Amino acid sequence: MKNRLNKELVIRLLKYRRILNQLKNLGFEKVFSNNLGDAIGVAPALVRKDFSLLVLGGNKRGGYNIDYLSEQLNRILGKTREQKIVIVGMGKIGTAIAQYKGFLQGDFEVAAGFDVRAVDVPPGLTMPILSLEDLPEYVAKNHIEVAILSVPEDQAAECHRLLKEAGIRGLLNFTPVELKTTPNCIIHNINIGVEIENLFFQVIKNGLPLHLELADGAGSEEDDSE
Amino acid sequence: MKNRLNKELVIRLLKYRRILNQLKNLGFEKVFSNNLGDAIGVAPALVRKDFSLLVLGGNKRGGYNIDYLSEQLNRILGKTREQKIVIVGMGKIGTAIAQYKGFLQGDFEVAAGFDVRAVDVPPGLTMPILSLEDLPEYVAKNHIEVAILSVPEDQAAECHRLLKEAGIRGLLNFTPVELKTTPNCIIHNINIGVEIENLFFQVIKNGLPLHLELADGAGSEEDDSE
DNA sequence: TAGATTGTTAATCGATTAACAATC
DNA sequence: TAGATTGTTAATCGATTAACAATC
Repeated sequence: MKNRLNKELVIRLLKYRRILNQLKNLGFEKVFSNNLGDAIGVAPALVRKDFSLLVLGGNKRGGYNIDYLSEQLNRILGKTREQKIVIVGMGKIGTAIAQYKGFLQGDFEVAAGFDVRAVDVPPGLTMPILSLEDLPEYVAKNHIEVAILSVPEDQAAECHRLLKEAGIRGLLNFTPVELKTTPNCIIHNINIGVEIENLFFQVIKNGLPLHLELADGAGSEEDDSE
Repeated sequence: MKNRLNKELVIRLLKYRRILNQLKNLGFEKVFSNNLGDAIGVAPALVRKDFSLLVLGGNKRGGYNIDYLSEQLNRILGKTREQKIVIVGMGKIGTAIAQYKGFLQGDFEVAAGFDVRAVDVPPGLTMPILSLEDLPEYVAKNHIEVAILSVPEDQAAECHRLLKEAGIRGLLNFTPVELKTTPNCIIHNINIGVEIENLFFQVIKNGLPLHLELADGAGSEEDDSE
């Protein structure tokens, strides 16, 4: 039982699905490996290989059927499941994410926000903001499995512990503290500071394109989404 | 002139630097490849290989000197440069990022925000919020090279075009539209929706740890920060 | 000396791409 | 048939890890 559906593949599948939905909305029926590869920035051969691995067939000259692919990807990726999350840390980033429109198309719902302090509920926010003390009970009662962590750096470790004890199985961590995945709790870290530092470095390294190359090893280079 | 300092390596170096600064603040003087590997989640051999590649030597029994490593990483990563960015799209996410505290430690400054609409400057925000029309002139005058894009999905393409025309060299894209790197403008996409979808999928796949494995190929698996 | 850690080579692992036969 | 695209194999590429000699 090898590692079918590895990390990179799953991300590609999620991106395929998004593109397919957009194409469907535009009234398209067929799509070629070519198109999908361009759209997500990989070689067409990889698109074909992905679908081949999942036993999703196309037509030798007609490409792939969008409706069929879309359905199958929903099956594989588990579209139907109700997906509720909580946000721990209702500061600027937390409330911004709580109001993120993209969640609607993704079938997510932010069930509640939590904070140590009493926080004014910002206008337009529909979910309750509760005290951190109530987290364990809320998570258990509402079967919450996934959380977003957006507290200040010095509270990250403590909240992490609290969330694991409450039985959270997946955590999207926006704090600068790099948390570690354990068998019971998968962590994905998004470190905005490092992202910006990295982008700056790549820009400097990339240098001025044709004329005026930088001194040392400043070749241009492909680089894509993370 | 091969690809020294590739994408993964640079990210590791940025993370090493952050850890080293923290250790320095705690009064440490030496660190072992062991420690750094644990801290950022890679094998100690890779830490040693990284430093070896950059000709940063340690002591066969005393590990690495933190001050020295830190200095050298600053040299390699270009710490000193003044780093100003602008944010395009001062909605919830844009303003949240504008107030992000982590920037201070990273030597960044958000020079200005831009928006199509007249936006009330939120309390506590020190930078000006200008009209998108003023972007090209502002970017040219202040030598801005890097921008953050946080507009609604339907404005992403247009703003992307505008930013490239204005001469922006690097763009951190928070919109759900996947933008493509060109020779003149490096794009890093952060798609929060996909991140959450991905986390949900990994959680379901990870299943219940020991008892009650899921049906098909639901093995547990290492997974780390993106 | 004994023990521990670096520095470096070789092996491994895995993902992507190139290429092409099959076929609609 | 000619042309285009899939499906699949083999080649490539690159990153990580294992292992161990060197050495402090």
